[in-house]
Amino acid sequence: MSIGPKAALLEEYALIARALSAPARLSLLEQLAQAERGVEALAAKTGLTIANCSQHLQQLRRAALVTSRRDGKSVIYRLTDAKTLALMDLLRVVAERNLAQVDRILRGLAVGEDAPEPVSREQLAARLAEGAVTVLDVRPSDEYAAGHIPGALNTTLAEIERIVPTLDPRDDIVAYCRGPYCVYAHQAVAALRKHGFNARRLEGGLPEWREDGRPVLTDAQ
Amino acid sequence: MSIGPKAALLEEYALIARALSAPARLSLLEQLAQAERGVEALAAKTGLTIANCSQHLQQLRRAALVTSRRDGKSVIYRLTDAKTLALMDLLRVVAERNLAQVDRILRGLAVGEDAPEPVSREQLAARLAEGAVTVLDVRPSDEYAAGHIPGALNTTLAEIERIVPTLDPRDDIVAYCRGPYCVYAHQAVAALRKHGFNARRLEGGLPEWREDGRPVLTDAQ
DNA sequence: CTATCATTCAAATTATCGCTTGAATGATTT
DNA sequence: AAATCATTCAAGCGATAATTTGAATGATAG
Repeated sequence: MSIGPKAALLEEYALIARALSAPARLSLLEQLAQAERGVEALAAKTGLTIANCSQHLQQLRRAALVTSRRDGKSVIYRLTDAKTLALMDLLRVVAERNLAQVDRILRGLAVGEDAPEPVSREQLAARLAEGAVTVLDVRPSDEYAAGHIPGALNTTLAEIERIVPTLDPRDDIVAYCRGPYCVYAHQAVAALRKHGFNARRLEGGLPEWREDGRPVLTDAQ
Repeated sequence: MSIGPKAALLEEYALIARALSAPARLSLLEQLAQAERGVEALAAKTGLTIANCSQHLQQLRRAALVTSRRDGKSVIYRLTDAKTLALMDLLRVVAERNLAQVDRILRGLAVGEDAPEPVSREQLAARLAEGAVTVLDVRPSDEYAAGHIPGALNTTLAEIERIVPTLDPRDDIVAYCRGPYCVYAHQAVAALRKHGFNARRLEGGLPEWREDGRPVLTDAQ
């Protein structure tokens, strides 16, 4: 028994939504927004087993959210296009606006009330041109190496206490991480503000900065 | 056992996506984009049983995509905000860009190659001001009654042959329906062009027109 | 206060999803 | 050509979702 064209279209749209409906896959997409990667690296980053990771990636591929190519023995996955990022961001916006539970989680990170407004990417670019700002990249070093804002210092949450003494308390600090899904920058800002620094968070993360066409520095391998 | 805040956030985002991952719920959301409605009316429109419809609506409410209020004996559901529409539209955009299957379905509707570019809402507003266009609302009459573009004629696909003789072949015709998910306007344009009319489709549908802040006429009950 | 009616809940069934384990694939490398 | 290795497939398990049926809820109307 066949279904009408209308129902067939709805099935296809639902397929895209279904691909985004598992936390593991959202996590994979966030990783792929940083840089293209092989299955094993993605599995390690997300804490999935290799077989499970492979299956999730194939669901994402069925929904055409990612594509893959072979490179030697490895299969490298990447986001199909930036629309996927837009879709994920809209999910987050709706969740933050409407779900009380999300508010509670963000508040639990000491990210709520007293946190200042994030710095827009345009503002940061302008202040970088003046050299009037310290930029912190709060991501693992391999992601930093795969691409970062020129001039940014790489640190992790665990090591942030170590970097504190090297910072000038009069400096303005802007922290960024993987993007809107990532809470590293939130937490880094909270930690720095406890030390009395004037720290703020960048709106979005590296993928959004790159998507704007702004400069990204990649370390040679 | 508790999970980290990051995983908790991803769960919430996934909840929104899951709510959009069933064709039945997308259909309900499309209906709610036309006008707020009670459970029974929604069930009739979508072909779901009442109990099933109620359960789907509650999933949508859990994801905060819809809200409800009581009106006498009935519970009236409506979209929480326009972000829900944006989310659905982005799903469609990604599907049309990336899924070959969607292309095939749209082509099967004779909607593909030879169809002209849709008319933007801004263009239609300008031409309406000149009175130089005939507007067709290709939705069921109750949806037309709940709100339509001023001056639009209401017809259905089934009755379109009947309206053809009343149209001036020199007129430009613009057809619209429920919005980007709906194929009525596509089909109406295809039918009218077979009759030699200069027919085009409006970009988006009534919900998008309303969202633009353009005038909408509601029939008194 | 009781009857009515739209909606929601509860139970049961069938189907699908997420994850694990272990084997199969298929391109590269020796 | 055989061996190697990353990835994918296949089967199985427990958990969750979709749908139906029938009963419970809860606000209104008499």
